[in-house]
Amino acid sequence: MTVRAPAMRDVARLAGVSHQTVSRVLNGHPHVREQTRLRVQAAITELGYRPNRAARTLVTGRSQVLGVVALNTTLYGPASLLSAFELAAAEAGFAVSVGSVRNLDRTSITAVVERHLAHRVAGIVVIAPVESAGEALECLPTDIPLVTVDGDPRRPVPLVTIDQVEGGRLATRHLLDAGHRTVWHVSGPADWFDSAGRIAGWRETLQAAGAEIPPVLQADWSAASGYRCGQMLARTPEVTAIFTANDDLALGVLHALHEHGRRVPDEVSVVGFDDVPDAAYFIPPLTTVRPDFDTVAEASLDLLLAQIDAGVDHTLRRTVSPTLVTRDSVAPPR
Amino acid sequence: MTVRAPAMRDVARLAGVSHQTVSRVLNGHPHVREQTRLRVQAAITELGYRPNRAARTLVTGRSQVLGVVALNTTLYGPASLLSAFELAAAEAGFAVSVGSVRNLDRTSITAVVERHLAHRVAGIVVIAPVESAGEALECLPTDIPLVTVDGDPRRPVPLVTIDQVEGGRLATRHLLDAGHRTVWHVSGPADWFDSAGRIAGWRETLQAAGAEIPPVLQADWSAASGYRCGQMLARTPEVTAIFTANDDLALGVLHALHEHGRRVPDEVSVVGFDDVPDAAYFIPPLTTVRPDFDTVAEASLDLLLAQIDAGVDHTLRRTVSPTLVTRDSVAPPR
DNA sequence: GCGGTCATTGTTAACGTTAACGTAACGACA
DNA sequence: TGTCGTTACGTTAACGTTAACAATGACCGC
Repeated sequence: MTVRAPAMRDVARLAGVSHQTVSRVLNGHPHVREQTRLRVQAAITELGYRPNRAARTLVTGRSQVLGVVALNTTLYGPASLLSAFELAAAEAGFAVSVGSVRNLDRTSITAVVERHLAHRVAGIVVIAPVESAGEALECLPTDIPLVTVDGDPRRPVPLVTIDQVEGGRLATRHLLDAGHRTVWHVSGPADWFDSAGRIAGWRETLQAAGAEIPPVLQADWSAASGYRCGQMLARTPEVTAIFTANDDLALGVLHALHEHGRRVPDEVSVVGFDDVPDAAYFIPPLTTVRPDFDTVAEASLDLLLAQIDAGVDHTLRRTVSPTLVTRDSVAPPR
Repeated sequence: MTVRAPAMRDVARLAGVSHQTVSRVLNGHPHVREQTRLRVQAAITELGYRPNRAARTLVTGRSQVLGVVALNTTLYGPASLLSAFELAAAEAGFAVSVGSVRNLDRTSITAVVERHLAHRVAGIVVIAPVESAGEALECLPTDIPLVTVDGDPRRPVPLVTIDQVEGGRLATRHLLDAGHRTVWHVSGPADWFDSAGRIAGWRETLQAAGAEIPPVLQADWSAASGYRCGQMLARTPEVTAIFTANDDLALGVLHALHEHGRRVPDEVSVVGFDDVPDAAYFIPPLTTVRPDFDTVAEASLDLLLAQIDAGVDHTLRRTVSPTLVTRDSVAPPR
């Protein structure tokens, strides 16, 4: 019924050349006469020819596809990263195949990686900033280009990361500089490296300032859990400054504070993390730490392409510093 | 240096069978002795063999990959959809290749589709609910399974859509039922079908109730634009009920209202759309319309697989009804 | 004019899989 | 006993591309 899609040989026949010449034109090889090139290109457009990437992949052993392993791409961070990465990859001529994982157990991560490998992806990006992702990476063939984003800093794997520790410092110092005696912290899930880094930066800064270090309030990334922590904090009178591990948590905290009649920033100051697009319209507008996802995505692609061109290299690292965005949720204590 | 990855023939040699038998085992064909199957499977695990999908794609002419064309996957809706779709596809044995587009002009949409076609994807999902996406689809080969999500209802293309009109009705009727004389609407971008549908449902419901129909306030999807519209609305005393086309807009409106000292829901009621995870922690918690993205994703996959199995069919349609989630942002007018 | 480089093209053989067909062994049944 | 179907394999030929090598002719220096 439907006709076979035109192949190289059809183009070749129409242009009156060999299929190899068509291949050369397609791949931009030198040593093709301008006139021939034009004839071939004309034939290509006339037939509506589209090269078959599968055949190319088969013979070269490498596809022009990059695999992404991502955990819960509904969160703002991963979603932004994924989107930015996809755009950058497309510009470099690569397609992106995503493998989402709903939870972070090792088997599901391994399964996704296996799927990518079966497709002979040229490289893999792992956006799964949890311990178990690192473990899954251990039992992988070592000859495939791979980059982890926000992965385990202790593992010998190429890594691009936003400087979580610096982010924690930025937020905490800002609150301290505003005059607060200490800063409370609502943290993300314990098994995320992001959480650990932000806690480290927070604690370190408090320590350096000789401030008392309150217990960490452990949450997940959701506004709901932020709200629960916020209720406790709202009932504790000595709390005047809170740093939350992301903006959703901050929203929950803000909500709890509002419910308890503790005004922000007059009575309590809050700093978040992520600079979600909505953050400027929280009540009050949220001071927050802004990671540069575009830069992280570009860096990941760079490290990946470097390995694709020059061979796997486990020593590659890149750290992207976040910046502080000051808005209205921070003020001196009364 | 690095050894060639094991191929079927290596497995065959080790198991003492022909490569075709290995293929049969892999594809679960009948007529393979149990004993042979086990020998082959043992050889597969011993060698760490992974079938080469590219070769399979080449010979069968269809890859086990589904292409997605998505517009701005940073928005909650598209991101949720993408994630849900990816999970469903994986379960059905398909990989998903995403092609993000930053803006909605026709050439960039076409480019992404072309890329998918070059990879011989088995089917394409277009999540680009704008006019220009539909246009781009027109000049495509008609023999490839394709599904549009929230696409143009007037176009003869398989379509899965959340019932935007019904959503608009739900929100508007809820506000009317609370006793408001009429409902103002802050709309999404004009070229999105989502916007059009929600406007239609809103207008229709007002009309049916004999309520006055205020002018539409046109925004984009951002809280920032919601804020700008909110400022106008806050200054207009007769405004007591607002339906915004998504939750981010609602947040901006809420913010503006708060700034102008107009209390929600005491003076003004607000209903959003999307039920973003944060919506329950807005101030006040937002009453909103919740589309079921999981169901939309599953339906899209269904329609796609149906076409892959049984041939392209332009008449397939599926509509998913949203539900109203009532929280605290709606009250009777004073 | 002769060997040698270089630009331009063609020929052939892979790559790893599935589809189509071939074949041997074994029963069932006339 | 011969025929036929069924089970369980094996053989061969694609699929569409690139890589390696070959071939042709032009041009250049001497």
